[in-house]
Amino acid sequence: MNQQLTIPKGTRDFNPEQVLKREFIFQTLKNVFTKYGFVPIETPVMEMLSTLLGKYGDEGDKLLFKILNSGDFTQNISNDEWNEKNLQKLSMKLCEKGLRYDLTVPFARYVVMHRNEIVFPFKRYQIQPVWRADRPQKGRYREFYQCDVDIIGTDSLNGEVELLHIIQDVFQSLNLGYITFINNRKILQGLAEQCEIENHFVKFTTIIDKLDKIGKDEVYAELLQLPIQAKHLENLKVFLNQFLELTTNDDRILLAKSYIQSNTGKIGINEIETILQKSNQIGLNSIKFDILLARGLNYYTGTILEVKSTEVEIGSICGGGRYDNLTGIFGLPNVSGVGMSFGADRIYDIMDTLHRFPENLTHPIHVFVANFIPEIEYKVLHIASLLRTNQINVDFFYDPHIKLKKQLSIANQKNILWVLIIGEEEIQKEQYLLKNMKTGEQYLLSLQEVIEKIKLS
RNA sequence: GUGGUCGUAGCUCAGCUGGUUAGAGCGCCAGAUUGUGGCUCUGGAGGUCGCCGGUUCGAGUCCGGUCUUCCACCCCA
Repeated sequence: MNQQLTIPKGTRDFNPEQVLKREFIFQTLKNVFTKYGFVPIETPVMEMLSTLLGKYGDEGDKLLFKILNSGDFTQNISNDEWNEKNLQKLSMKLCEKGLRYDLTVPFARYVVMHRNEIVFPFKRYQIQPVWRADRPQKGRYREFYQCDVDIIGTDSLNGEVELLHIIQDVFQSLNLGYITFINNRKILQGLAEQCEIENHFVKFTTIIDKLDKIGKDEVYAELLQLPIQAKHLENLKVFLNQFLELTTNDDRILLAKSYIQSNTGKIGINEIETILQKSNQIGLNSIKFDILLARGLNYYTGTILEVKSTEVEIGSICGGGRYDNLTGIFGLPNVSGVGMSFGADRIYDIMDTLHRFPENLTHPIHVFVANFIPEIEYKVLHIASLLRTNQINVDFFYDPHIKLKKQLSIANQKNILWVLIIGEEEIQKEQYLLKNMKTGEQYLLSLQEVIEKIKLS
């Protein structure tokens, strides 16, 4: 019968109901982004490997999907190179393009290429799929959408505040509980300096970042892997323990101020303080200063933030931060930006498990027009078309030889609320039978009344 | 990338220690008189037991490989 059909690992098909739900999320995001003055761009699904490689660390490079060159590319490869079997090296010869891994790096490339036509500060949003050759698991796919908002070309902290505002707007619009964790890479830098391990900063941040997952004792244990002096570790422990016991942002800032001595660290704390003050003034809430938030991506240099659901355990649903030099790698230095990315697929999973999608979303067809008498088919079709000109979504049944019984059953399966039944008598009287499939009630109405009734429901 | 895990009708699953024509519920299709669905009743269709190979007289059931699913690590949305 069927041959073995399958789709690649970590990818998914979406049925009509799922697409409608996903589009609801995308539309909500777009509406909010637009409200805050952001404009959309799109970039190709593939980029040159040279723009992608080296931007996500060694781990990230491995997760890139590479695209085989077209043409007879084997000509350029010597027998020695084949025999060497150095996959890494060989793939660079065979592939010059790759699927994008995120939207931030393509955006940086876009900014550099279009710098002369862009008006800075540039506020863009971008909603497109990205691909990672990761091992799939729950909330983790090889193809998924990112919904990015970035402000580039200003180092004003108002950028951060606006992003926090957007987060609140989005999750309130979606009716989801959330909490935003905020920190600053400069504070982490300060901590590292104070412990004299600034040369192991990346390792330090990844360990710190695991706190909510493995607990503080494990974190302290892992910190021993670093060449950290005992007295520094002891001090750090005391500080972190105190910090975690405090619940308000104000107290946490006060404590951080008293502990962190390095200049960079102090700048970071001041930034956080300013952002939180401003956020407070405009009534933003659910923001928590969390000194252990680190985030993996190396290009962040200032503020970092991460949003989690308070209702479903699924990892972060939005994350971002400030990068002072993202375009520097492409030859345009000193352009500061701040941005974040919403994980639409995870938001979908949360909303689906909590049944938070609007009820009528998945039933976009308003009325099913039955068609069961061949002789008057053209008249029924005409009525269907009149309904459509009145902004009513109409499903018209194609085959007049199929029994009404069957047609009603189809309307029922399609979950359509209204069925319009039109026979010879109805045509003659210009009164049509409108049936409510939920209640079973039927009304004999004029066309105008039919339109009103459907629109009211 | 490392270590586990799952895979039987459209869906959710059952199938004891290998043994005759592989089952259930739901769904689907057709009827219960010709212009009325959802409930009920009756009947029916549908599976190369993920794929490839091996052990065996004989495998859905054991072994190996492979693909897929889910999970932990890594990393991340």
